[in-house]
Amino acid sequence: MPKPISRAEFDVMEALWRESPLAAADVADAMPDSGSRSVKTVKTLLSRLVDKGAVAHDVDGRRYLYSPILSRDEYAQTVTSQLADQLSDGRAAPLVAHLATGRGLSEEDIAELEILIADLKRIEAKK
Amino acid sequence: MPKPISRAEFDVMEALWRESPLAAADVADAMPDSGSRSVKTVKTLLSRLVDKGAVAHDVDGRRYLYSPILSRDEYAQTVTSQLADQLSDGRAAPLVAHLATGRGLSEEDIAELEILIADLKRIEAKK
DNA sequence: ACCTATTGACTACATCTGTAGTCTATCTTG
DNA sequence: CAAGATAGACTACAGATGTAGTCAATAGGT
Repeated sequence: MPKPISRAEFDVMEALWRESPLAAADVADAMPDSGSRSVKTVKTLLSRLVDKGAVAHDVDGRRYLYSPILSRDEYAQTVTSQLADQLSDGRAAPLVAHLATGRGLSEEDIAELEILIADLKRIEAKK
Repeated sequence: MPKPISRAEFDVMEALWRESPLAAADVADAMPDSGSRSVKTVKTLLSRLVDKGAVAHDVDGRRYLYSPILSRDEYAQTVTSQLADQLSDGRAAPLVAHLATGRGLSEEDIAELEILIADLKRIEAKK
């Protein structure tokens, strides 16, 4: 939560969220568009993530095995909240409206939202 | 759309979205937490926004009057789409779910969403 | 007319980011 | 055991960002 995670660092996190613990070289292989970044680069990103407290490493012989500390959900919640605060005073509906206006929502999107809202209402009622 | 707009630049855009055209000094005054940044800084940000094509300036005597080219809606649509792509493969419902799980939605949020979804369904049906 | 405040243009500079290179120790394979 | 691959630590460096200073021209007040 504290230190922000950059775009390239996010790609590293994605690999670790999918599978962990992983050694640096394996993270590099598991990354989106693997091969575009050198293992050196991935190692730098991993170090920075450790500094930021988003990733931990265990020693395994002479190498490290990395695991996420920050979960994907925590991350997603943080950045989504930030965006809602920035764009719409924290409200949720305008975000959805922007998606709808921008590139449109699929039928499936709408169906998913409908179910979600129904669930939220049920929880709200129960409170 | 092309060049990304940074956080400090966004604050400048907010001022211009609220009212424009404005001279640099007036933008500085109209900014959130005005006084924390010097007019110098605001001018630098304005220049960068002009370079990025997000803002235009008209000459007014020996100074410039700035106006947004990028609208708040366009901006909001772009960044919201990007976040949806990054976090949930472009789907809308997970974004809302992250807000709900993260810090919760108010009754009002839920009501707004319900109305929005109803509208979207109506439009969808009409298509 | 003169001093001062203000303007845009340009420069400065620390931090963050993306990407990768160097250095030294160690593991592996022949 | 020797040669090369590989690991982490540290260094490099360009571009973006946040913040502001310098400079030369000029508008405005007295």
